[in-house]
Amino acid sequence: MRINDTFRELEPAKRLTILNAAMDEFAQHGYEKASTNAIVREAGISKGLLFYYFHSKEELYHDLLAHAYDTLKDSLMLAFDSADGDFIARLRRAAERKLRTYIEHPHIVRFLGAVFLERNSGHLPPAMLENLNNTYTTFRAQLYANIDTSLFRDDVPPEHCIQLIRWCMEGYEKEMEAMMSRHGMPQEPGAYTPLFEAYYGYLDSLKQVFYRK
Amino acid sequence: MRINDTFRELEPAKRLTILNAAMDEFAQHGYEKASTNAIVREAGISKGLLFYYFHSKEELYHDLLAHAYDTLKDSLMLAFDSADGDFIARLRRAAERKLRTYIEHPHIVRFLGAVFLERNSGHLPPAMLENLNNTYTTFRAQLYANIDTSLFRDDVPPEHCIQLIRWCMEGYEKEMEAMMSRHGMPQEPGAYTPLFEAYYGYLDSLKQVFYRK
Amino acid sequence: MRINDTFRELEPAKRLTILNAAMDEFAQHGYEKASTNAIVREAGISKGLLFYYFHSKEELYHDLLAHAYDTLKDSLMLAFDSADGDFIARLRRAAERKLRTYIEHPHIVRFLGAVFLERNSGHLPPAMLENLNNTYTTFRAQLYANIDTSLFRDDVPPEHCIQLIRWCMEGYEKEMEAMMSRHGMPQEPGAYTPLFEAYYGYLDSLKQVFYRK
Amino acid sequence: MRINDTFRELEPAKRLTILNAAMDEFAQHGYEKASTNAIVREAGISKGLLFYYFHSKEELYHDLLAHAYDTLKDSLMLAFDSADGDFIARLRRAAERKLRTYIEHPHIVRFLGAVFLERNSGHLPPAMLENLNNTYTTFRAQLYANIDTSLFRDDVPPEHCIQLIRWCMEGYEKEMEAMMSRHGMPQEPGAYTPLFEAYYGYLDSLKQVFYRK
DNA sequence: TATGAATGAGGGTTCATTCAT
DNA sequence: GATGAATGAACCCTCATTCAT
Repeated sequence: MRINDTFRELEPAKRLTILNAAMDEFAQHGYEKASTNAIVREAGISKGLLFYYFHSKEELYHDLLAHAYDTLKDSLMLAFDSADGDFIARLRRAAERKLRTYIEHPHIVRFLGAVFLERNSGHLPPAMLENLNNTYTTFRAQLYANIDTSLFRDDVPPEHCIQLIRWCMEGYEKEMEAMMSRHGMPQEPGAYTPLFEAYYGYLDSLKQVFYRK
Repeated sequence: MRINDTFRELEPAKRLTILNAAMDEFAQHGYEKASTNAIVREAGISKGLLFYYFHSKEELYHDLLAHAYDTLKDSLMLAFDSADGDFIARLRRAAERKLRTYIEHPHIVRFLGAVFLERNSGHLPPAMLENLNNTYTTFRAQLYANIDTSLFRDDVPPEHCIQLIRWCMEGYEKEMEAMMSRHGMPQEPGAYTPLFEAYYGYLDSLKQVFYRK
Repeated sequence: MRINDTFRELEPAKRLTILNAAMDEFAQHGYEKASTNAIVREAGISKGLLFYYFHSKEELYHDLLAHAYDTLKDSLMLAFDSADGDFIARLRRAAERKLRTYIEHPHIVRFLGAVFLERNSGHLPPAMLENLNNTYTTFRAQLYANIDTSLFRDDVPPEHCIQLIRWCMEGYEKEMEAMMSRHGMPQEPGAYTPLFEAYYGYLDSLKQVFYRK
Repeated sequence: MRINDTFRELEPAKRLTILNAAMDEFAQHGYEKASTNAIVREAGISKGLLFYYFHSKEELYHDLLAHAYDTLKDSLMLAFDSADGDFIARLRRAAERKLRTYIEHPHIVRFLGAVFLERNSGHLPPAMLENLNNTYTTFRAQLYANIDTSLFRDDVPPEHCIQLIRWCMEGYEKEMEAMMSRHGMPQEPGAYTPLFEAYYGYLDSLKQVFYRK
């Protein structure tokens, strides 16, 4: 069991209040600038209690990361469960799942993004950093395993096709994340439709140029 | 003369030691978390001297930005001097110059990147923020102006071509930056040859798939 | 409630230790030169705690002033409650009350004196400054209102009588304050008797020379 | 010779510039808050030179005091050279001389006033403090020596007459000083006439009430 | 003589962390 | 379990003082 036992026994609502308050603070200000005062204020608990559950700011950070992993484990496992050879189709499903995860667990996704951004600042224990990198690498590997390269046009090296397509997808994702962090995330599901349509448009174009006729 | 006179008269080696120490600290931790203690420790000067040169942390930050501009001015001016309609050729020149700038002034480039990331945190005076945004906008505009879309294949919207190509370029650049920050930057110029060759290979593929025959 | 709640809940002894340490420091050195280090050293608390109670040096100063007002409010209210036309009798009662206040609250009186001296240095919020000036003006006005000038001898302008008598009273008060700050204040009440007797002697002489027979 | 020899050899104009700049700074801000930076800026000399002449802020303070004594010695000696028994006449001459000194040496008088005010703050060496107190005591003593008490009315103790008159004089002086520090000192000599007339008016009243007919 | 760059202790303030209750 | 008062190191910054030139 990763997180402090007494903390895990808490009624889930309060537990989540604390976790989300902490994740938001870390996501917004980064590890160093994050204020434990702000966390307890937002979570509605006392300073002492926070340090009773998590013995230090650093441990809190680590426990949040563990919590994030635990929560997303299932979602992530499904991410590539039915990977088929069509690379672009696979990317399409991956992006959809990614977006869905963001909608379901916005605190966690934002926190993970912030953790990932400052993963080399020295606040993660080597094991966790390695784990983080491994997870990232594994997902990467899964994403690029067993691609049916026979779908690609033959006048361009298939590795180039894969790389270029991947960069396009990542570029699109980053753009969307940037947009969302600027305007906040739409609350009603319908608002996401045009985003997906634009996305599908790009996928079509990618197919057009990278796949053989 | 932007930076404190007495500071500018310093022997260049020491001046650069201080500037680089400060830029590294700001680049690594951001404005708020950057520690003047860490800077003076790294630069090997006393606390008082730093504030004798730069009267405040904020002024130091601004002077560093001015220094970055002054140093890169010439490089940047040349960046798009002979832009032609061939979008991919244009990107090629831009990336080459960008890489060269990074190789010549790594501290400055990293510092500028960090400044740009937190440009809306309120630590830049309005004039500087506007200048930064203008520079960025201008470069962006220049990069995407007067593109000869007749070179693109006609079964895909030209906006899609432009976007997708851009994402590919940015993806490649980020990958190279990441690699450099992981392994350190090669010191001997010859080490960059394979990087450029890989790069040119990607450009060829991009031409192959996005340009008409 | 003016002063920080958690501070007000303190056991009175400790609260007074802190307040007096702070008031002494401000009274001795003025606002700017007063050292919070000296205050915490004198009060026997940590630096952090002082700023936990009072969020800044300035707020501490303001809270001390509020504390001084609160404490002296009752004493001050009574100061001129039964003013009659006999100017010297009025001064007598005022000085008695003033001395009694000084004996009971020496730290506060000295602090207030110092605050008043540097009231235009910009460390008081406008409201407090105005309040201070108003209080002073009101007391002044009350002290010199409705004086029965028919009691004065008629060969000297009554304004002269008032001014000269006032200067005598102030001179005497200052002398006593100086003496007390030199020798410390007597602890046993009986020690004040000779002071009052000397004082009454002067009042008799003033009556003799300024009042008509 | 009290003040640093090399400093005394300076051309008088520059010497005075430095002395006055320093005295003004101390008079305005007190010992602690006085800034050596402000002094050298005002005096137009370098930081190093100030500490070449005066080895420390404290020694500067002491040397300024010595300079003040030296300069005022002659004026002060004359203050009571022809003291006669008429106490009020004597006070009249003393006040006139005091005002004249203020007009002739405003920097010095203001500096001495400030020194006297904070003479117990611990910045004066014991010898100087004692000297200061002695001087003050001596002047006091001279002022109250050989008073012809037969001039006073006989229904009031002569000590009372002396004290009360003294307080009146001091009250008037303080009032004038306060007024001058508020409005600045008039530059043209004629402006002082009304002040003296008011003063003489008060002296007349004092004679009226304290002297026998 | 004269300079001003360089120092480091001390200024007010914040904040993660501890501990008596 | 739960609190928040209490701590002290570190924050940015100032300033009297020194010293190589």
